[in-house]
Amino acid sequence: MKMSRLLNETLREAPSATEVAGHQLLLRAGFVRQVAAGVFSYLHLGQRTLQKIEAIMRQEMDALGGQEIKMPLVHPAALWQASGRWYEIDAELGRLVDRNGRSLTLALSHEETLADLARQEIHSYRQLPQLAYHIQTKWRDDPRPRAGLVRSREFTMLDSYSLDADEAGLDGQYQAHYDAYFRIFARCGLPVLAVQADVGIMGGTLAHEFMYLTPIGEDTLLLCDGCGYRANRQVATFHKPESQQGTQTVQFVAELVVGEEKRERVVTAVLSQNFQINETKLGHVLNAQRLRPTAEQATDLWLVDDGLTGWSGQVDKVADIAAAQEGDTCTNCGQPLRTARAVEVANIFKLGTRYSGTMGATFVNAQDEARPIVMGSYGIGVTRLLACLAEHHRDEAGLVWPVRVAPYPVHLLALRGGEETAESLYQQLLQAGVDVLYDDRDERPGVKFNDAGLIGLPLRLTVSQRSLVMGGVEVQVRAGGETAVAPVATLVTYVTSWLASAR
RNA sequence: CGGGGCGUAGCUCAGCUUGGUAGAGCGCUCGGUUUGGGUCCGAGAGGUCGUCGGUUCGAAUCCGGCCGCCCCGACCA
Repeated sequence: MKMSRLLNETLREAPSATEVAGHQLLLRAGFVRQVAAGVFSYLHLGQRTLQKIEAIMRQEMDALGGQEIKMPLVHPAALWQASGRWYEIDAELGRLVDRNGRSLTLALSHEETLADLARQEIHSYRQLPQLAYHIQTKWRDDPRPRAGLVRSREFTMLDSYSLDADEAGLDGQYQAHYDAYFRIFARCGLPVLAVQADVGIMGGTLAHEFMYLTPIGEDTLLLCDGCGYRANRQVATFHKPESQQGTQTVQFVAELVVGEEKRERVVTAVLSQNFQINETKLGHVLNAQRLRPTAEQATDLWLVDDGLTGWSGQVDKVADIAAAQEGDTCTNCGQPLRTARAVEVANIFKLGTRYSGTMGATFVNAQDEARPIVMGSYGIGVTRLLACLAEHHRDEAGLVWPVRVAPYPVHLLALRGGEETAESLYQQLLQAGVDVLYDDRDERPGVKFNDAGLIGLPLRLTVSQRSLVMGGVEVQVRAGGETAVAPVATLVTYVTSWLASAR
């Protein structure tokens, strides 16, 4: 690709309404442009990077025996009414009405659509297990998009769905995804941790999240260096000391959804003064869709933390409703827990029969009995992964792409006196199957060098009068910066062998 | 949805306090210059000052509504 033909230009300064470094670089280097809050266009370089990431994902999902499909962005509301999520999820679900007055939703995820497919196609245990995946657009009308692609409203996700006859089958597919996701992140060049997680709006019985540790993250993790315990704060447990000083009460209105009806109950939570309330845990105990703080209303339910001693007031229910904090004691090994901030780049859920049960996706087993299909769902935020890669792989000059996900592996710069040689090398590299970004623009050297640093392709080739006098082409590795001069005659071999060893 | 901030040329911003002919740098066009780290000189194009309304002889500037964007919180892949 010739840079003179690229639609976008690089930006000398970051747009003012941006704060996160990785996002600023994606904008400045011309990978993405913002269209609306949480909505982005992917320009050529961004799209190329996404394609590299997606190719790795397809390889790993195919290796699991997955079959690629594609489900729609627009769904009939009836599917979401059947699962109950039409009622459970509030404004985050995009709803629209077609010209005939039929209610539709925008895909927030695809459990319903896949369960609907399963109930049409799967009849017998002989057809199981199954694994289907797709890479598709999601719309979640997030109340607060932020940090560019880290938290957007429209985003791309790799999501896969497993169908099994029993729990043992689900366990196997869940574990297979757990392992495959680590391989995907390793190949993309993003370090991640897997932690125990809340099932959130997906429902089900067990979930893990894959976390990239970074201060720009919005999730808080609790980590134990003693035994390796790792959990999202939403579900993290900790050892509560025997003697606790004082009690506090916190009052909430819990919104419950029963079928199509919404109900509210006023709940007073009671816990030690030293603890913080964990609203995720509280919500689960109450089976509430939402909690909102309130004050001084007649309490319907008294909920007491299981670590509290010496509470003499009313008790309707006892449960763990306290949030683990930095320095709390690990339940497993007694060591102190530490906290870290992270971005959730993927999650995997054991759905069980959450969707197959409500939507009637059943099969007949060998005993001729109808059984709900046992499901799992698994997702990686592709565009969020792009954001995390930009955040992780950068320096003062710009982005520093790993070879495997770089939009192009090679950046060829033609400077004065090197134009003809550069043009020839460009053609030779293309013929050798090397994708090249070729800076053929009529710009000064400084502009080209700065843009090359900003875009951050792995290998920079500079051809100029000076380099030719020195013996050929200057080759610089973006990560690390070491330079060499390669003869023009053997440059293509030099580049292909470097790339082969770097992959 | 609560709190805060912002909206002036493609980008970054000044001008608003104290109302009176709309500015700078970068970018863009043309000419020259320079050519290995975002050259330099000259000429030029480009803006209904987010939008609607109000106050006023007169509004980018004061007042109000609305829209949009960002940050914090609630929330979230």
